[in-house]
Amino acid sequence: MVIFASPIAKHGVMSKAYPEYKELNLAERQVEIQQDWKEKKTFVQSIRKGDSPSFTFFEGPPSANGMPGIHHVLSRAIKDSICRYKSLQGFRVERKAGWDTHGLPVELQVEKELGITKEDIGKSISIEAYNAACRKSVMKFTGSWQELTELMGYWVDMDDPYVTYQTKYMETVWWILKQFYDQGLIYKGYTIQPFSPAAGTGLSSHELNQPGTYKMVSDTTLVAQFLLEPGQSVAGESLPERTFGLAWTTTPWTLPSNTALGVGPNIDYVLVKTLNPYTREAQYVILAEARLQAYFDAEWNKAWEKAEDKSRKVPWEVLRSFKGIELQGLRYQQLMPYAQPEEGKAFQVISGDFVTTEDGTGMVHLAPSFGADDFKTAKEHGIGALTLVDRRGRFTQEVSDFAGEYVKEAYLNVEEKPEGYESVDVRIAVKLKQEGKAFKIEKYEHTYPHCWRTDKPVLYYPLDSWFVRTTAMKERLLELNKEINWRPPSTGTGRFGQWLENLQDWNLSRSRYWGIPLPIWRSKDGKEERCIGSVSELLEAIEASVGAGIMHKNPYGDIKDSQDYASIDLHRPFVDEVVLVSPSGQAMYREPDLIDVWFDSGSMPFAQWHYPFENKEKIEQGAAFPADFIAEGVDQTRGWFFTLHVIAAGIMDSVAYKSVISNGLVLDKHGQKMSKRLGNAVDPFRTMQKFGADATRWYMLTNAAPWDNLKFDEQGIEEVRRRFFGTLYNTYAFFALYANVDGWCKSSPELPKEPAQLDVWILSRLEGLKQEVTQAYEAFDLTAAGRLIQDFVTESLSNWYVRLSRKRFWVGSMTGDKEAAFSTLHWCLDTVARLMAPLAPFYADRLYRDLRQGSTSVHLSHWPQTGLAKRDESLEDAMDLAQRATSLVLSLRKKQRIRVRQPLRKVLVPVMDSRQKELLEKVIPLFLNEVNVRQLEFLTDIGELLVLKAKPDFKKLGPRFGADMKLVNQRVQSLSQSQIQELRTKGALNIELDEGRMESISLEEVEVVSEDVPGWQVAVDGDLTVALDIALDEELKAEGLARDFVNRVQNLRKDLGLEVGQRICINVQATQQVQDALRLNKAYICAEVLAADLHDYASENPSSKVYTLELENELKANVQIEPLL
RNA sequence: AGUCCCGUAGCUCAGGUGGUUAGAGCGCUACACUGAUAAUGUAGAGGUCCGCAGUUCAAGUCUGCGCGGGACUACCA
Repeated sequence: MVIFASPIAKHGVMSKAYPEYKELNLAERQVEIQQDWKEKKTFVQSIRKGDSPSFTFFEGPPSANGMPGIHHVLSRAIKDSICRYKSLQGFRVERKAGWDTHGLPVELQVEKELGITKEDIGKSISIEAYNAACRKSVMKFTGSWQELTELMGYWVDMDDPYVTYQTKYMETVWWILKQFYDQGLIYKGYTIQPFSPAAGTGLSSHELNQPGTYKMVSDTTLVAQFLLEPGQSVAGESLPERTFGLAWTTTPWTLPSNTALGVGPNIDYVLVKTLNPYTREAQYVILAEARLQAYFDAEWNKAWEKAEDKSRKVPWEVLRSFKGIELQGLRYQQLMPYAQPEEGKAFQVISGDFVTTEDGTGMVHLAPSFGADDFKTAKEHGIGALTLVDRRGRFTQEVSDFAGEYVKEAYLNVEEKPEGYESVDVRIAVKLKQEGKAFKIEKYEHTYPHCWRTDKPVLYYPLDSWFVRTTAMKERLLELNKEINWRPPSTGTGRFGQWLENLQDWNLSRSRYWGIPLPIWRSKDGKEERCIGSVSELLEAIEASVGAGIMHKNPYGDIKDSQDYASIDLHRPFVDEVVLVSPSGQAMYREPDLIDVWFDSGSMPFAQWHYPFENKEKIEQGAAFPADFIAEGVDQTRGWFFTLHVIAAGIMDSVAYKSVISNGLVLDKHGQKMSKRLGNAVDPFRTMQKFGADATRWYMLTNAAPWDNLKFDEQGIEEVRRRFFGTLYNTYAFFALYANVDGWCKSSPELPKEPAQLDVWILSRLEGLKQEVTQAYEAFDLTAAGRLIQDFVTESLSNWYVRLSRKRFWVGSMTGDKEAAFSTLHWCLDTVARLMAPLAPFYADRLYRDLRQGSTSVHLSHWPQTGLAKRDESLEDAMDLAQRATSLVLSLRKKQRIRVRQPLRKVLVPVMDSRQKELLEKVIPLFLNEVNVRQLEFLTDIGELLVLKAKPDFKKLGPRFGADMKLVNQRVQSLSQSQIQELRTKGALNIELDEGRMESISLEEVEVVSEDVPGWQVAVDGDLTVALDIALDEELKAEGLARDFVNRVQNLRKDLGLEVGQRICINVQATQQVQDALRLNKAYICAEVLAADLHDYASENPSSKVYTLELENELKANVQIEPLL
């Protein structure tokens, strides 16, 4: 491994103070730095000790059973950069890594590896062996994660991470749960969950979102007629006898469990006089007005004469209409009276916002046991539920006609189906039709979720679950959310805020195996209950139980010491074997569910420190809680961001984090989501090995704001490498080259003692940069910080400062000016290295150390102080003007095809205001030098030399003239030269808007610019105009020629391999014209090419080679070059 | 379906509190430079600022309604 590319021999044996490299190789430089960090434990050293204020950071635990992707690099680059910045600022920033180790993905992975399904657990494989396999599997990719962490330069403490399956971690989770429990925020309740009767298990939404679970099916649907109780009235007017509510369902099997009808409060409903299409009996129905045309033919409106018609069409007539809300509370007769709900009201019309008129009748049949919306709405209205289907998907005994039958045809095997089998949906439809309670029966195709394992349809089914009563905390959660600094803010107020507004209780239950068991024990009758909050509490309870004879022995054996964490496993199946004793002496069994893994990760602020069993003061005195900053992908909004928030609010009545960045996705370069399936996933390892972590990080952070989606394109990284790192490297290489040649050497940067104007300028710009970059970091805006640094380096430092200062670095002796140039450049590079260190930790460190000759790491340094150099904004403005003027002159030269080496006589700048002139005067030499023009003349006496143009200042005139502004604009634009002159001399001018309408315009309200200088080459940029004299006389031509000559000799010197400082003597043979030109400029030429003399005669030395130099305009010169000793 | 983000040059992105010439880099074309050189610079071409309507003297910018892309959450009676 090359540590330093061998220094290029330039100056014999002189030692190189500043390392030089053959080329910029970020990946190689990174390896050296990496190695050094490792050896010197730089990360550990960088964590400040003692009295340093702490900046608390939480690492969101990645799941270690999957490979890291490029998107992890983005969120980790954000985290790392902020933490490094704060560290440089003097904060103590601890970063404890963590692993999320529980949950379904791990289980699935293990099942795949072992070739088993959930049904095998407890049969062909014990829970113990299964969980052991999970424990082993989950850390499968930790090696890759460590590698990625190192490779990308993410500083996080992986030696002492928190791991969610460790006993100490689990103990804190139990403790937290108990805190909620003691506050009365944990309860057991019913909820409607996706359930697979075929597999006998509840499904998570995660499982339901597997590909291919939603399939097209054809179901028998029907519009049922619900007979309203007679004698009721709506809006004070009574309803007729035999009035029915119409409700559509795609699941007729839920009709026996119907307990309510839903209407939309703001939907318009109508009372329709009509017939039953099957029985032809006269009746009244209620449905949404918007759905009329779906059930009634316009041609049959009031067609009572066709009442006896045999067709299914029916005459109809709208009698009256009302809002849904007016229907609320109407009672109806139970449609299929097999059973009555045990508690709550039933058979009423209630209103709910979820009701639409997109399909159906605008009136919804509600079976609270079989639909989440139904359940929620029913609960809000105190409506009871009927669950007339068992867990295997069969009707219960109460449903006499269909008792024991599967509600979905798909649950029957082929051999179970009798000949001519009709599904219960069909038979229910027929039954209702015969009873005159069906309005329309038809087949309907729609998508329906299926169990991903059995391929059978899923039911929504009420299941027992344990909940956190987050709804009770809602107000406080909303209040606390206002304290959080969200980046971007819209995620906090929008996605997160609205999520909180619509908060549901948090369902903690998971019927699985690999996770933290719910620490709640209950007696068989459910009347006695105990929540365990620590290992010692558990051991005591076990002892009591053994003492009471409930258990024969302690399943954990002889362990008495609650500190013996290595021997105690709180996972299943061990805790399942624990049976406790209740105060009344009953046996209590553990509730079999596991805790949602989101609760694990949300507990990490406390569990990572084993609070409150250890580190009590650390948490309570604010050194480790709440976090000052966290960052994760926006997909964590309702995940980790939420669970942290709830748990912190519940435990500490505090926010969990003060600032949070939620970053967007990393898409492929076409904007497609990356996936292994499409093969467009970017390999972070390969990418960073190729381009280095710095360029990759820089690209990801500066290309788009972190919360925008990033279209990841390798070409973008390459561009960053070339454009930013390449330029920065070149700038350093330039500095190092000349500093080494000159033996200029300072181990720490110093401000120049005799700064030239250019030095003052760049130092002023640097001062501004420091302020702006610091502000950006403080606002967690890494994108702005990076872009600011990049612009400074490429534009101000390299393209202007270095380019214009080059000559200063290669003048012969060490003058005060040269000294200043070195100091300034050294100073700037050093500051840049520190400013960029958080974002590009490797190269910044390389640069910093190279500048300071073996100094310690930049990450152990301190943030650049502001105020060290003076800010000179008028000089910055002047330079800006010089750059614009330069651009204009170059543009003119281009048009006239006059090369820059050809000197020109004069440039005119008409100045309309004195400030512009003052500014430009500061930078005249620099400007003239840059454009190779001899003289600058200001045109202040406008006279007849200039064509002027007046433009209105809209900001000033707009408010004054309002609607007349257009007219004013026209008038001002078309002012004559003399009018403009009058305006300039008198300071005001009367203009005529319309006939007779005169208005006075003052000079401050318009902008006067020179548009043209007749007879000159003119270019204009806003308020700046330059006019160029392109006439060439003999003297100018001669100088142009001399410059060509210098240029060619310089090339020759280089071709001949002469040392930069080698002095020479030149013999020239050329035409008279050339000879004259050279003689005229002899001093200049000699100085430029380090020639002692220039012999214009062919005093040829036969031994010396003759070179022919091609000058402009086909002129030539033959020269001999003699090195001098 | 709800919520949020995004839509500006061929590509990737900038464009405080509305103000009349809409910018940068890459790419493209031409040129220059050749002692920063497997670099660099300059100039040029390139835009219905997604659409429509509104507010305003004035809209890329503010409001509303759409369209397109993306994400999250929920659901489909």
